[in-house]
Amino acid sequence: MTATEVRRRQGGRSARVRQAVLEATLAVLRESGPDQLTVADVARRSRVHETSIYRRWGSRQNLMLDALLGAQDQRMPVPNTGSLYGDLLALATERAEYLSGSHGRALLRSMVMSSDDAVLIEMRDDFLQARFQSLKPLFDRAIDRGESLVETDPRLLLEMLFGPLYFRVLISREPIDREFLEHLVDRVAAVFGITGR
Amino acid sequence: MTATEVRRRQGGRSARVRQAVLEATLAVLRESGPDQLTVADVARRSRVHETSIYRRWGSRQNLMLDALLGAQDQRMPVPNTGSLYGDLLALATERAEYLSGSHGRALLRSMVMSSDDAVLIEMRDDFLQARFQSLKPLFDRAIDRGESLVETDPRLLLEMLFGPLYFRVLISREPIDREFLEHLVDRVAAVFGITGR
DNA sequence: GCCATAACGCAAGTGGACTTGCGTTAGAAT
DNA sequence: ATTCTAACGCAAGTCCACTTGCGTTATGGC
Repeated sequence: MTATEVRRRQGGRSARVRQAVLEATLAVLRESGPDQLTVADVARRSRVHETSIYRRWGSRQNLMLDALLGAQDQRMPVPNTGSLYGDLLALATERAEYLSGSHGRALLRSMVMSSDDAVLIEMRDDFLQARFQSLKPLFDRAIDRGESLVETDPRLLLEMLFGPLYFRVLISREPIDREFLEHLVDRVAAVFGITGR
Repeated sequence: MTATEVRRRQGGRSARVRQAVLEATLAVLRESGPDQLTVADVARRSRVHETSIYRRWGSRQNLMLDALLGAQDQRMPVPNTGSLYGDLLALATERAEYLSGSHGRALLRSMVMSSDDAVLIEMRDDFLQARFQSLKPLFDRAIDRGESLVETDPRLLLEMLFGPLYFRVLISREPIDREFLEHLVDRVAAVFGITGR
């Protein structure tokens, strides 16, 4: 057995502190916005010392990322419109709306700017993994209905669907209108042989 | 005529200062990397006062963005492989490689984090516009060869091609391998009715 | 050449992210 | 119940992005 075996603690005070800080972070985020959020604010509000916050999260960006990812876990709408085309359009529409909002923009910027140490990498990966996983039923239902003709790689499909949305929000900052969404979904659906528009 | 009409100066000292600062920025960027770059470093190296830099560029991020966009203007390879499919694959491959490198990652993060005041918006828009414009010949040649069957919206096509790359580099941080690139280009080409793989 | 002023230099300061060292508290294992 | 120590509290300090006020320089228009 290795000489040093760090036994981390997860319950009790640790958990309370964690929850208090994340709640405070979201509150400050709502009231002041992502650019105005200071770690001192969060510390005051959560009654947890600033030092403790830095020791656990390492940076302001990482803290915001953790809080925003946690908040995301709640509201994860999986559309069910009766057709895969409809589902994809609904999904893209909802995502575009969320990502364009201040909450979404804050999350994206946090994901982009967060460091790439092991903990953060795992956090991001878990989140995306869960995201993709939660959309699996959507494809299963389509297969049951016999809608998808081409062998479909859901992962690639979703990357082709979401990629352009992220591009617009993050890079070109063009607004995403309904016309663009429909064209995009049309093309994506077509390439994966999805019938039943 | 309006009361206040600001006559900006573009030549002489202004231009020299601008060039000196941007060169210094790139130099520091090469030597220290984007995270280690401080405005004080750039000021020392360019022999331009820190205050002047802030007055002109407003923020560290904006400065880096300007420098990196300028550096991009030089090396803009427009592939010509003889087929649109080949061109797109070459293009995606080159972009993926560049974006994954430290230089590219710095540019992306700068674009994401840069403020959205009028000057910056215009800077980004001009850059992207020029980018898309420079790729137009690629489609013209394809049309001449009779390769593209579907009415092709080059803008949408490029967004569908680049979007997933940006997604991987910025969000999921998955490496982009050759297999992914080929699948992606396959799909994009297919949906736009591009023949002649 | 002269003048108005845009752009720069300089000094001084503010605010906030992040660190360090040390003492204290409270889960968890025995 | 006792002990060990991870996690927290606290004070103090560093670093750097960014600002402000004021004097100085050097363009560009006349």
